[in-house]
Amino acid sequence: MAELEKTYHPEEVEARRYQEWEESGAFAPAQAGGSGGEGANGQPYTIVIPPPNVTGSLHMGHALNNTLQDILIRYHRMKGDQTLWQPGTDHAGIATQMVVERMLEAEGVKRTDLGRDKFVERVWEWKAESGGTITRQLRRMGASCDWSRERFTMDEGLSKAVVKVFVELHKQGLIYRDKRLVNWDPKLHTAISDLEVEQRETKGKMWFFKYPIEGRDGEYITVGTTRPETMLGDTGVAVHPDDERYKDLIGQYVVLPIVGRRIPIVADSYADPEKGSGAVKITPGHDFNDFEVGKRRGLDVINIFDADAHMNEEVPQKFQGMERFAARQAILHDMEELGLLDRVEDNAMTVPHGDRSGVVIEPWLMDQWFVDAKTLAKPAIEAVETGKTKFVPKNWENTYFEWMRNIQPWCVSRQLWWGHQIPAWFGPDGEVFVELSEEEALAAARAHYGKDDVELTRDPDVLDTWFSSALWPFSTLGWPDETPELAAHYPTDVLVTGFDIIFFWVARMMMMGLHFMDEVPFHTVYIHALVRDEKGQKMSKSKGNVIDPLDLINKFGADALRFTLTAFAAQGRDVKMSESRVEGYRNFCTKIWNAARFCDMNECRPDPEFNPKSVNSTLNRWIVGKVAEAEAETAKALEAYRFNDAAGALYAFTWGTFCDWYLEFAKPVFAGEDAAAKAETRAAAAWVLDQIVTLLHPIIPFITEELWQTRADRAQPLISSPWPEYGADLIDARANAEMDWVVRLISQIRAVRAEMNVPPSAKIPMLLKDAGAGAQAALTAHRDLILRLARLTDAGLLTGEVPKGAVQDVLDEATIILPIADVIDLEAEKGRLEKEINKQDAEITRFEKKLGNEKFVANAPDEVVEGEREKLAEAQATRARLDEALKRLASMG
RNA sequence: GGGCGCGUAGCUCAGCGGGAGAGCACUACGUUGACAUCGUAGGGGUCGCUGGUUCAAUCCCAGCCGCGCCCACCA
Repeated sequence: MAELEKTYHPEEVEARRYQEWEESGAFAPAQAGGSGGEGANGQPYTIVIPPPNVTGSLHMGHALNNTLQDILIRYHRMKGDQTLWQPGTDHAGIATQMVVERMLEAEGVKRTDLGRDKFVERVWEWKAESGGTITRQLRRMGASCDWSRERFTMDEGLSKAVVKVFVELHKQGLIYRDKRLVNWDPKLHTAISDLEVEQRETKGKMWFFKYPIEGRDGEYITVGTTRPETMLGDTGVAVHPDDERYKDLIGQYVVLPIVGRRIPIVADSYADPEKGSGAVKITPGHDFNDFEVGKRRGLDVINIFDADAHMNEEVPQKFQGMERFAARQAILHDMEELGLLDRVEDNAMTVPHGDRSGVVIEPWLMDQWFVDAKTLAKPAIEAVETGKTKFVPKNWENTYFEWMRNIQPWCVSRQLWWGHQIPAWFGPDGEVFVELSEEEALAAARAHYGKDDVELTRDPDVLDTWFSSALWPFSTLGWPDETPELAAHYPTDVLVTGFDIIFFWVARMMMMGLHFMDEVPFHTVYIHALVRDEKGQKMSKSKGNVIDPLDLINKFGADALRFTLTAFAAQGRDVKMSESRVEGYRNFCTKIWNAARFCDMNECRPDPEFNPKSVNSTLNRWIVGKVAEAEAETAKALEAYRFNDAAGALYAFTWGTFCDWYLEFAKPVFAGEDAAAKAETRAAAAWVLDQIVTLLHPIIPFITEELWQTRADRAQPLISSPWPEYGADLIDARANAEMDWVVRLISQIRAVRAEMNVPPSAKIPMLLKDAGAGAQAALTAHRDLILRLARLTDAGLLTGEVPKGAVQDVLDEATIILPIADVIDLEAEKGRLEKEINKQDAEITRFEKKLGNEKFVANAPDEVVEGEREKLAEAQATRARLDEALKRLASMG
């Protein structure tokens, strides 16, 4: 137990407290030997972290995501659950490979110079070097993950899970090799999945080509295209079967200009008579739609590109080796010279780009591995339909359903070096053996070929990063081994993530979890907003609008950042980050710190024997009840994932109720003579502060732990202390009413003083006219603090006439009289009262109008009507008293 | 083309059927022994527009106007 320093130093406290927590085992669930609260007997509560890129660094999205998870984790740990926050990182195939390639480039080395083994070695080195960055930064955020269980998607264990899943799905026919058009990234030289393709809005052109019809001199069919270079791969022209214009051409041939190939005109309803010329060139090798048409109509598939999207040997000599856009220009030039370019139109369109490389994606026909997502999606859709997994907010379920119901085969092979190499081996004749290991593949091959002497070559491709991420909720818990952790913590409880990865990750975890574990991976998916800059722009390095969470932590402390993100976490919106908000919540932390110092100075020592139920004074009964209200509101908000409501409730209670009123009320008690009241109020104040610190701990763990431990010797650190439950009987309606009256009295006197320009330094007397029994009792009981807070010399009941030159105001049935004849400006006071009367009149008119409406009285619920009547009566009474006050003023003249 | 969401105080956002809220900013006052990273008081809103439902609409419904985002095969 030590004295609190005058100012709070987050950087020092945060580092020290985090280390203590981690070293004491407070993050591990109690059954695993940790000291996570009283969790040994509690029910499991589990969250798996969305694994950040192992070589990445913390950005604002991580900060929000992990703050929310940590709040849930700390709250449940305090509730006594056996709480596990499973941390780890992702190998992030393409992203990481690109980073290392760029580093090599700087050394003038190409990946291919190094060779696969050496390159992968370099990536592991890079991982060793920078791999701790993000987890160190998560620690600075205060994330209470069980780091002893940290996993990496390319760990031995997780890799084992990946291989097993691949092999099993293959044996079940749910993974297969297929020759289809895939999204080819000509820069990264790999196939990518549909999700990794970004459609970008671009202003392009539509060129109309005239294709000469064979045997009909001077006759042409005109086709429109946005990609002239693909004409070299055309193998047909399609028209709609009902299109009268082209009916007689169906079955005829055109001679493809430049190339000279003879290609058929076919009827296919894909051709839309409304679009372009109504006739469409078909390039089955380089367009997804055309591929389908080609399949239906038996057209050839010609591939005209190489891996770099340069023209290959399938095209006329002069174009070979040309880059695709150069080829476009060359073809346009030639077509124009041939007089076959009919016209050009401007055309707005969307063009597919690789989300990593940023280059235009080329549909390319090749062998790849696919997951039968359609089959796996069925139970995953059902699980959300039946509510086994719920999205919060619920509207994201629509997004999930929409995508899952239209899901396409998932291309999972990548032509990269960094990742899980596909466990498939090819025999000399191309026969494929998918097994858990090379030995098993060899055994299978020997059996297949009926001989021992078999050469196998392993598929060089690796798996999509999201393949291993999809297994995260069970692979991290030890699957395929039957570990105690897997038994206790799967299914996990809630997945916390941004909506941008519902498809990439959430949907795939649902599919894999249900398929391999027969249970949903989590019962709740909490989708939070995306963090943007203060103008609402997506933060990006190229825009230069990135706010680095670590800068904010350094400047204001991790707690301030956490509170800001929590207060901003309203559901389903963008979070716009701005430094001034963080500053505001840093001030909140300072406020708590100073409140604690005030308590210490006044010898408010935490007393383990203190029982909030047994306090006597109205003041203390009131604040103790307010604590119970704040707890109820906070818990309710957290259970409903309304993080901002929890933050708001605690902020309002701490600052608005405890600091602004209770501590101010306590001051005269501390300064007074009543030893018993003093002792009780000291103990109560200390207790309330303890509760504040406890309730705030999930949101701002550092400062609260520091205050908890510094202010008293504690049996347990706050992180491992129980979440309080008070019971509703702590709330005392009479104490509430009484203190509420006192607050209103003081507020009104203050307002009138300010308005009448009574200087704060001037102490004045106050008299109550017509005060009822309750008001009289409250006035007597709380005279000291009323005098102090309203800056009065005296507060009593009016006997006899209202003194001349008094400022008057109405509080319930009573009239507040402030006799300040020497200070008062009669005209100003008259104006003030008239203004108040007008206000009351407006109210009265509204209520009268409402109550005069028969339909309202007949249809509205009784309590609403009754409420309106009461309000009317109140307003009328107040108005009458103000009226009297005005008359008195006039008579004083 | 389909879907989701947003337009509330100068700014950033809560609220979402019964008397318009918070933080920041702004104005005035303040050396009240916890706190100026503060205190007290105050100004500021036709709750995008138009209709409808309802006794009652910022809140529900429809249309419109602006603005985001996601999905989609438009030559």
